[in-house]
Amino acid sequence: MDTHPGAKLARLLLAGFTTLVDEVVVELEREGHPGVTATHAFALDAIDAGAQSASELGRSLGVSKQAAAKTIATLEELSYLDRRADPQDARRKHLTVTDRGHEMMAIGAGAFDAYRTRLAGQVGILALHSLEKVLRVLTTQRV
Amino acid sequence: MDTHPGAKLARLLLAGFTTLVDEVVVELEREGHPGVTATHAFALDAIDAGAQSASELGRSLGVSKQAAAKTIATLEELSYLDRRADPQDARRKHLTVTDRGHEMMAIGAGAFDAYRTRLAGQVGILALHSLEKVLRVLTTQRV
DNA sequence: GCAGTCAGACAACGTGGTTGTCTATTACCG
DNA sequence: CGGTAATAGACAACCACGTTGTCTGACTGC
Repeated sequence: MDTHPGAKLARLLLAGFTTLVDEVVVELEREGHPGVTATHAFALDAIDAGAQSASELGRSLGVSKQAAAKTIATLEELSYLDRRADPQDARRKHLTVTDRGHEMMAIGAGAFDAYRTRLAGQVGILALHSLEKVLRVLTTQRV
Repeated sequence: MDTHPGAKLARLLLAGFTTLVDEVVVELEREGHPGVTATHAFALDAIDAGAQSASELGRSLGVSKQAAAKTIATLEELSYLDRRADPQDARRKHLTVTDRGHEMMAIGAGAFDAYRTRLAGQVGILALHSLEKVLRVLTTQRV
């Protein structure tokens, strides 16, 4: 590890992500939402936050509109969203998150937060804030 | 973000990973190793570190032996490894990293390390060490 | 020496992306 | 007003990277 600290850092970041996400997926399954992935939760979040169509969702997630459409089809299948004709624009299908969708989002967000809180309890809130700050630098600045 | 700090943490971890990896992939391409992904580099690393067969590589990467075999096929295609019959065990195909493979590993590790060093320059080595410690807790302990 | 285990090949499939093409609809501008 | 450009979404083909299942051939241990 001391011989490849950079690569080790990359592995740690990925492992941290998957650990957190796996935990949340398990919790969602336990709470009556099997078959949900982190991708689904993030997409539903983006829709609830304002992405009103497949094209918009794609832009907001940074993927193609076709990929977004597939995610939407899955979410509709799982009854997490409704798709209706947009009265203002006949090209569009307007998206709204269902009650079940909101419930799933709440459980997911709660599980993420609970995990983060437990982690803060182990390493200290200051260390966690520091980590988040470093990651913001890493992801937003030309390092 | 303050409303969903846990989910935000997950996004930061993933974004941090992809930022780092994308940087390294670009550097590898620039240095004469196009078409290489982080998966390839990690697999080659595991092979060089002792994984001597597809089954072993799969175990060491935590994937099925079939998935490992596919990665190996790609790496062989790209001239990063040789596969020869094992004289001791006719079932096995012995794996060795080629010179070009070692060169690619060196460039990749160098790029990872360089990025980490630049990051340390921006946020301080102490913050980086703290981050790595938190991630080790996150990934190795029952939080 | 035979039963069980292990390595690897092959096939079928799933997921989550991609590009490309097509039609219908809307927006813009001369 | 009308024609052209841009946009939304559907559909198809494809790709990367993983999965499970099945099969054969080769070792291992009792």
